[in-house]
Amino acid sequence: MDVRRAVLDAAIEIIATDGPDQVSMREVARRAGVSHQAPYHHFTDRAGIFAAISEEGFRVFTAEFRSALDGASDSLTDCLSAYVRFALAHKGHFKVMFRSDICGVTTHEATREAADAAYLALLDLAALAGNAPAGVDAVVLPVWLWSQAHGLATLLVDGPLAAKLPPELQIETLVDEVARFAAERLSAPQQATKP
Amino acid sequence: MDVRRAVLDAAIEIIATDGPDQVSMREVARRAGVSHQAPYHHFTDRAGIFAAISEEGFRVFTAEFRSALDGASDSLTDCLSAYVRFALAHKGHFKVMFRSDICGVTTHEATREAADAAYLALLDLAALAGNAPAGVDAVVLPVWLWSQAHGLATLLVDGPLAAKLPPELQIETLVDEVARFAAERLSAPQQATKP
DNA sequence: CATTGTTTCTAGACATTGTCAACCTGTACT
DNA sequence: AGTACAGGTTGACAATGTCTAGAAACAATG
Repeated sequence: MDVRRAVLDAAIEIIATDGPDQVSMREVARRAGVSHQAPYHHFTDRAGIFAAISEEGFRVFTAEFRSALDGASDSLTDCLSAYVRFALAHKGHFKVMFRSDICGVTTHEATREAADAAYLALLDLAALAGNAPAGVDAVVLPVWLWSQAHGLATLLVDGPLAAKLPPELQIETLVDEVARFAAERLSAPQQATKP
Repeated sequence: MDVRRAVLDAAIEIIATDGPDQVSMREVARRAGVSHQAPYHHFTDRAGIFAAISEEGFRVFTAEFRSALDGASDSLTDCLSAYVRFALAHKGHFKVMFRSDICGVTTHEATREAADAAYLALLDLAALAGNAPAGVDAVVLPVWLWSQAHGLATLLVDGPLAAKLPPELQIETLVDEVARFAAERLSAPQQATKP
């Protein structure tokens, strides 16, 4: 049996339902069916588990995001949508990846590299989406794109938005609509100034 | 001495620097200079402290947001900026307010009311910003606005974005630029269709 | 086969945590 | 004076993260 994998999966499941705070070394060991010390042979400590989950999350995210980026149809809409879909499909990973206190980006080299790769993918989208108008700092466009995707993802994963929505509304439908709406808003003024 | 206030302030300070996980009943009691049980005479338990911080945060936020909303100049830009500025100025509160597992919105009545009041202020901004074009669900606009402001705030407070920015860039300048950029994107197509 | 070393696990111990219970102590009110 | 009570204390308990020390499996080597 792969204890390392079992420990990770147990932790990811706990995080997705009850949040990272509820992850305890002894509980994941219990769920994996091993002694309370077994996880320490695969991870240095509690933070090590979070760092591993975070790294795995960034790798999967980068793959899915780049897939949307390289797709045939509207890349901007697809990428925004892919960002939020990833968060919804991998809540356990997502909740750790963007919690600076536990994600391990500053402490674990491999995690930092995976996070950097994800950020580069985002910059590629910004470059593809076009340049910002004159007079606006170059960072504004990527920051704006990232903020939109991340904001929607966070609000949906962490609950406050999902609770406010009309119950008959499909979350995936909303995500696609918002992504399309945002993509239109980005490209509209550029088309207007061109001709 | 106001033990309740001292406990809250100690907790808020710990949250702002080390995150909510590091808040311990005994540590806040120690910082407040009282015994490890004194906080229990002001809060039912650890969750009660978080709920109180969250409630206080929502109240302050609503006041500041409404002030920007009622301001003389560009409300949209001001509100987006106010949202992010609140998060940066009250990191301790902000980190709790949008963590569904600890914010206490579902468990503490007063906190839920304060959060609802904040949400209503946000809807007011969406109404003022104008209606969505035909064919787009009415929730898309508020969700989009909220996502942008919340995304930027979260990325800055939780660290991943601030670490990526060029060091000479003033964060407040960036916030204002992004807010103005976003506001332009929302109003531009409407102005184009009007005349 | 015996020995040696490494990897993977278990068991025991320790300080620290959240929280319950029981006990003081002043202040307000009858 | 007596009494109720808000606010404070100390002590106890189980659970947690993590340290140390061992045990069991297994490969490589003599």
